[in-house]
Amino acid sequence: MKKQAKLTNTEFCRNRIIAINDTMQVLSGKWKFHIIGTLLIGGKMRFMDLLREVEGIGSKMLSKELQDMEMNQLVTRTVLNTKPITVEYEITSYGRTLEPIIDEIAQWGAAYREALHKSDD
Amino acid sequence: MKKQAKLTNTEFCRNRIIAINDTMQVLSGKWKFHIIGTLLIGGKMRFMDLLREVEGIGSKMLSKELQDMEMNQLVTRTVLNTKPITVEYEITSYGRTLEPIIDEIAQWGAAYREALHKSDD
DNA sequence: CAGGATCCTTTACGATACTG
DNA sequence: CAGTATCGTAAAGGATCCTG
Repeated sequence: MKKQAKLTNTEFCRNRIIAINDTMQVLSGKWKFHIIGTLLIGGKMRFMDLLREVEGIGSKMLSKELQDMEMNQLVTRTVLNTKPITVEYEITSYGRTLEPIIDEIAQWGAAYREALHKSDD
Repeated sequence: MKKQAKLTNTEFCRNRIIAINDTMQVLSGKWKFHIIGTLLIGGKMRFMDLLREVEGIGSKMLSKELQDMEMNQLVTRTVLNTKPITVEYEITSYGRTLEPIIDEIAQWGAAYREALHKSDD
């Protein structure tokens, strides 16, 4: 590392933007937060389970999002040797590092959304 | 409130999804995290400042996102009485409640992205 | 400077069907 | 069950020009 002594406000801001960008790239799309939030609680889940739990998602998007997340090593995909094929998805320990983010988002939604409702139009 | 004694796993999960949904609706779009992250640090900022700081955004998107956020009372928009008109955007105290989320996201990006880089392809 | 209007291209998303 | 293929819509995003 270099001097790192003092960062200008602009530099700090720039780094933050880059960091936010990195995270949002991994979590891009409309459903990753929901899927991870569900997997964090549900443990091993089959495709159909996720389809049911993640309200509103379709199979195409779910499939695509899961592939993205597998590529980024956030989840594992395990094919079971059952009669009609079964696949289990599970969050990795790396994916679990996203838990604080998901928790904050879930908490905010629970706490602050209704506050706006009252003061709003 | 009702009994609230015990929530089944499914109910808890369902509520979480709803909470995440609420938050993500307020933060919908590709740029809100970046803009809020920037405003949290930058204080009062003009349109042009944001356009420069939020790497990659165009004026059309910035304008649209700021309008959304003003509607949701996350930021205030103040027109100053200057020669060529000047507008300042500033995050509200309500918007500031999103700070923990943004912080977590920025931290994650800074800390965990490089970890993947090393182990990845 | 701050943004709206217009036009155009690309990507994201969703619904429906179909397959091993 | 776990997806893929196909199609159509909507939103994202860029470029350029325009106005108070």
